[in-house]
Amino acid sequence: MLRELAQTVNNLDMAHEPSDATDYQLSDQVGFNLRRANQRHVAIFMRHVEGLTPTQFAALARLYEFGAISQNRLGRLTAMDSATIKGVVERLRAKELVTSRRDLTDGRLRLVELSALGRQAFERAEVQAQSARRETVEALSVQEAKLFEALLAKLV
Amino acid sequence: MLRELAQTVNNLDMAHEPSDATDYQLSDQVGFNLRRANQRHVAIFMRHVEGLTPTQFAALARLYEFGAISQNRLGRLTAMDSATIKGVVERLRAKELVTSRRDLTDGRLRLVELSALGRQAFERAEVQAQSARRETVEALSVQEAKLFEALLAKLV
DNA sequence: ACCAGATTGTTCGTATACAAGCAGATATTT
DNA sequence: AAATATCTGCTTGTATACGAACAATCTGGT
Repeated sequence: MLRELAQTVNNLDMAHEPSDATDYQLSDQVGFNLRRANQRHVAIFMRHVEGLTPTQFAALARLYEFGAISQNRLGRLTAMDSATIKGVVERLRAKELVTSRRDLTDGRLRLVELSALGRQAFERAEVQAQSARRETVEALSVQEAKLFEALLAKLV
Repeated sequence: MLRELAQTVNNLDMAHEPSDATDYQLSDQVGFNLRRANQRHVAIFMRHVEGLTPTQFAALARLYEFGAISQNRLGRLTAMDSATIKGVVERLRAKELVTSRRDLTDGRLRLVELSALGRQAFERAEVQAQSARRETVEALSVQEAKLFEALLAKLV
């Protein structure tokens, strides 16, 4: 019984209570919450958008926008370093959503481009991503959400 | 020459320009920027706090606050699942910042606790983490930073 | 034409992060 | 006491993420 209570308390450790003073000063608040907010958004995104991670979606979005671009440039446009974008492109290729080939004029470049399937996948995912976005900020009013996004944009 | 210009443009792809309309609608803005803000904060944190990652620091902070607690509970307090916290504790143990032992009254539990070294490490890191926090929000005014943190807290 | 420097993409090592499945221990219910 | 449910920690597999080192390629300037 007392045990039960203790375990209930345990499960509430990270819950949404008005945070009391104790756990305030001790963890680096902004960074910690940025990490948690990101975790939460990824989870929401994965529930809404099937078959694509947020980073994979971002890559598709950039390719949809820019057409055929080099792998490294795609990485810069999606905020991934060359090691990370390589893996992402690899997995998108495995799903046949993108193709990649050597650039003829610059032998260093590996041009990445959406496939027809990839284009469809992005167009479908875009709608779902929007609803994920809405759920992510649902705790905020429209005004607050706008403000938050503006401040967030100043941070990055 | 034209090439040079193109490469300069490349390097500015992800830079802080007033974002033009094109790259706006196409990537899931909140999620994308949450991810970038988190990336940026981790990088800043690692520059300021030597020898500890943000998650490792968070674990030390909770142990400093709560004393000896089970590994799973530590995970909940730091927003990490059991697979993740296991690795973090493992690495903290390798650095001899924490110890871990079986709980005598509950055979399932693995009690984790700060070592003397870990206590020192945390106290030193806490100051550095504060300066990392300041750098993370330095683009915002004090008012804006407060507001941002409040909105962020509502999100998580 | 050549060379010093920069860029691209790859690989390796380390560190989160989470889903799913597992075994062992404990708690609750009957 | 037995059956059921829950909890804890572990393992495996997949996916970011980044630093560092590397070879191939290209650029700018001489």
